[in-house]
Amino acid sequence: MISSDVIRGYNDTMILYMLLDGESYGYEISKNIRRLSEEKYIMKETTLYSAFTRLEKNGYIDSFYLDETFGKRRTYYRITPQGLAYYRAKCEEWQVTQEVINKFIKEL
Amino acid sequence: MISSDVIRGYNDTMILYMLLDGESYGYEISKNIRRLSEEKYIMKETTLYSAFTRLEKNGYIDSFYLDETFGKRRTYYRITPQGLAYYRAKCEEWQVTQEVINKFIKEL
DNA sequence: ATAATTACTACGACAGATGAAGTAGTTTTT
DNA sequence: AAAAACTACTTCATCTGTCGTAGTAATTAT
Repeated sequence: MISSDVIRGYNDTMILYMLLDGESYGYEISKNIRRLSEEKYIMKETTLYSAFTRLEKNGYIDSFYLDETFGKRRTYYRITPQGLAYYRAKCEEWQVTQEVINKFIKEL
Repeated sequence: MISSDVIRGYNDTMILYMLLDGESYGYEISKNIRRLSEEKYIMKETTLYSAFTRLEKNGYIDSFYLDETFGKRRTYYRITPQGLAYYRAKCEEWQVTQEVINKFIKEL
């Protein structure tokens, strides 16, 4: 299990990745992150939902409802063009980050 | 230049790395981080000195003075065995972190 | 004399992550 | 039929780490 401080700068990026090929909603995204990371990272509910608020405020995602006649109402999210641009920028930044941090890592 | 939120979980690790082959002090460590990262990461003074406090509180570093007859008095730091153990653990964690985050990175 | 560099400290603000708890509906187990 | 588990989300209060601003103090360069 990875400490959250490490991931901190990339929670938003992970969520955006999950929206790249179509709309989704909180619970599903949560499950998918868990599955894709092979249980190595589990995003806390409060972290996830506060990220949605932030991402929407920044214009990186849109939220909407679908009329479903079953279960509790879900809030769906969709990535915006600005969100995609932000995602791309974060991917590039990640390459640099890796290079930098790796200079401070020594196998002992 | 890398945003600090990304590095957040590794500032302490970077500082410990800088102490692996001997004692050093704030200003020198700061310069060395800057140089080693090829100016891609510059740790803020406040971040650096608050990290020292935290690391010492956790027993990962020791602080002491050397009697120098010139300049403003420096606080020197030295890594402890616990600090070394922590550093190693963070290095291993970093490998996992990289693997995980890379699953969410797509070159578009 | 003044500016720049070295070396550190204090303080307050802020963002993001978290724990705890709650709401509300559906499905599965006993 | 009752209880438990799962789906789906929300509110609130707290904590940690980073950062801006500012100040102290000494040395070296212009």
